[in-house]
Amino acid sequence: MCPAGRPKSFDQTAALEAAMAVFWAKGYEAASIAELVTAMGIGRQSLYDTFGDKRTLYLTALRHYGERAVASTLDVLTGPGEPIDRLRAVFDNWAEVQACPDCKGCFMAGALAQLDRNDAEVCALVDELQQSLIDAFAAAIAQAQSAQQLRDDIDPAELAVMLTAVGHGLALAGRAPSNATTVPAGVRATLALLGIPVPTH
Amino acid sequence: MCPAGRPKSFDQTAALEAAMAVFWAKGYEAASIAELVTAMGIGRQSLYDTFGDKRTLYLTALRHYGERAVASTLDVLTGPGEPIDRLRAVFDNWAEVQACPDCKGCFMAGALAQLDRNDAEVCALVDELQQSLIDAFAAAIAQAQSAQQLRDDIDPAELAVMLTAVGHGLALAGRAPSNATTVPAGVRATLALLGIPVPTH
DNA sequence: CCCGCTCTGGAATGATCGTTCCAGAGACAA
DNA sequence: TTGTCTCTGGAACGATCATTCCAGAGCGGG
Repeated sequence: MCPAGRPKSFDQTAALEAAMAVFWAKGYEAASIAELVTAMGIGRQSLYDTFGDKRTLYLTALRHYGERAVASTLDVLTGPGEPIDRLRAVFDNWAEVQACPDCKGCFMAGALAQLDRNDAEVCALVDELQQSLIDAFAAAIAQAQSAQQLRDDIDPAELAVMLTAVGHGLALAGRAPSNATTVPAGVRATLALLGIPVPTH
Repeated sequence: MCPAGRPKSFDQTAALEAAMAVFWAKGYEAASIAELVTAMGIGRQSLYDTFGDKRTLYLTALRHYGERAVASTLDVLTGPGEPIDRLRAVFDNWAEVQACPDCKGCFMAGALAQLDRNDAEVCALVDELQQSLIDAFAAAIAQAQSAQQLRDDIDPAELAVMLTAVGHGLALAGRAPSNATTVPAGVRATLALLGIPVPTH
């Protein structure tokens, strides 16, 4: 029962995060095993032993992204505070992340952009992540509307779809060289359109 | 001077469009020369003779997309008719295109998603196309605002950035299996947010 | 007719890919 | 120490990749 022998010596999570960064920056096809091995700081054989093949590693990395980045956005949306403040916080955070010089966009948006519709597993995972985002947005929107903090002439579910689309679109813009100016502008316009006042900080 | 010999026998534009479709659907890396040759309906050697190597072909296809799809959107935005109607027409058209079952999203959005920031030529081309779209949007928005057809409390340039982001986001959503429901919902919310009445057709 | 251009497709090249096999070294339990 | 598991990295495999060379055939102008 008790496993004898040398124990695993590298941080599995750290390695996965390094792999995620490579896939994130270069996409699935363009990321080579050699690159992944170097970035993860482990041997090639350890990679195959621990994570299986390339596609499985990609899937695991995508799932990890969902449990980290997406989940943190979900936490903000469903967290404490006024609903309207939570919505604004999400966009402020996006603006900050997507406007930095070496921004890589959004991993999920990238996965969506090169989605192979024949790959059922990836499709299902992406769909699940996206749906959870939309649901969280819709809930926060509905709360903000009942609290009279947001115009209530728009269906929360449809507005939620539209706001995630904005997020993905800004994530694409974040990959372009001009991201430092475009992304904040897009966020400002979005908040203005929603009637969310921008604090003078 | 006058060139003797067998004349080129295939339609160069049609071949380019077929290549564009392949790149569009699968992305740059995943599209192989064999696939391109088959789709274009020409011999392998003819491809290299006419279009150069793979990257050049990709660049040409992207440029062609700019001269076709992007330009047609530009025509709508700068065309005749009330400014507000032109804006609505663009989104209606997007909704229709992105909601069809075998939708491939937007070629430029795909190019953006897997953009290699070290490739100056592709970056420049993408940036040019995107900028022309933003400018056309901004002009139409400004016109609609002066004509009192659109709320004028938002900067046209920033709103234009945001609307192209929506377009790209919807193009990503268009690649997902659930596009038939999400895309129209997103468009409806966008038009509602802008205060553009949806005709009951 | 023949020359110059095009077309096509098989064959070969060299590179890179993902993946597996293997041998040696390291680390812990019994 | 011995055994068992892990680590690493070299070597090899087969597949696929983009690209080039080449030989044969098609077509039009001189």
